[in-house]
Amino acid sequence: MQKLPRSFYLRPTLQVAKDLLGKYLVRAYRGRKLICKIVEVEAYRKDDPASHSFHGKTKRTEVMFGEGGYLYVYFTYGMHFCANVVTGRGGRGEAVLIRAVEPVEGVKVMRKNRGIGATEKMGDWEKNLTNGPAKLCQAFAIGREGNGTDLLGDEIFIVDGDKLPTSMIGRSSRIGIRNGVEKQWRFFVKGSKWVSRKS
DNA sequence: TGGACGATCCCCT
DNA sequence: GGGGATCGTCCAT
Repeated sequence: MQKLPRSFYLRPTLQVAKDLLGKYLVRAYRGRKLICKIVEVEAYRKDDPASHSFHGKTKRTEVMFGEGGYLYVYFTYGMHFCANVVTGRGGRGEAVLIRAVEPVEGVKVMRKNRGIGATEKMGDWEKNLTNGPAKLCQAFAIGREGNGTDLLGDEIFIVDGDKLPTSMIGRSSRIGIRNGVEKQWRFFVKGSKWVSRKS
């Protein structure tokens, strides 16, 4: 499968968001490859009160204001990291938050990274692995040092996958924000058990 | 220099 | 379904 080219990320943010569904996020980790299919995303745009870039460029949001195709990782709630794909030609401060993914390869390692032990109650541990933005960062061992990673490099990248029919793509308000809730900029794969919540 | 707040998660009820 | 954990970032003193 082909690594997505820079041009993929330079397109309009909402388009990139929708097209990321069904693509594969790959992480080179200690000589292995961790692979997950993207099943839920949110778009954050310029002039969007919910976006970190809304109040202008700061040290924290510097990567967001760069060229598309780089990873913007931020720290929140004193304990969690979330990963975004920067979009556009640069200077706009737009990105797509990866909210949930479906494990494909490296489940054992991801499980270890998430701290889900062998004796853990089995119930829904598989779903619990990556059904949220901070969970997938933990499973992929993506932290502060992942901020600014070039997605055309070999550490973290995205490869082509299924082209999903429109009928399989759900749309809703974004989760966990106060301003901009009226915008329907969350996209997800209908029926996937890894989608972070019903809506 | 301090305080309010957050694109979340987990555990408890 | 609700609240506590926990700390970096940003803006106001």
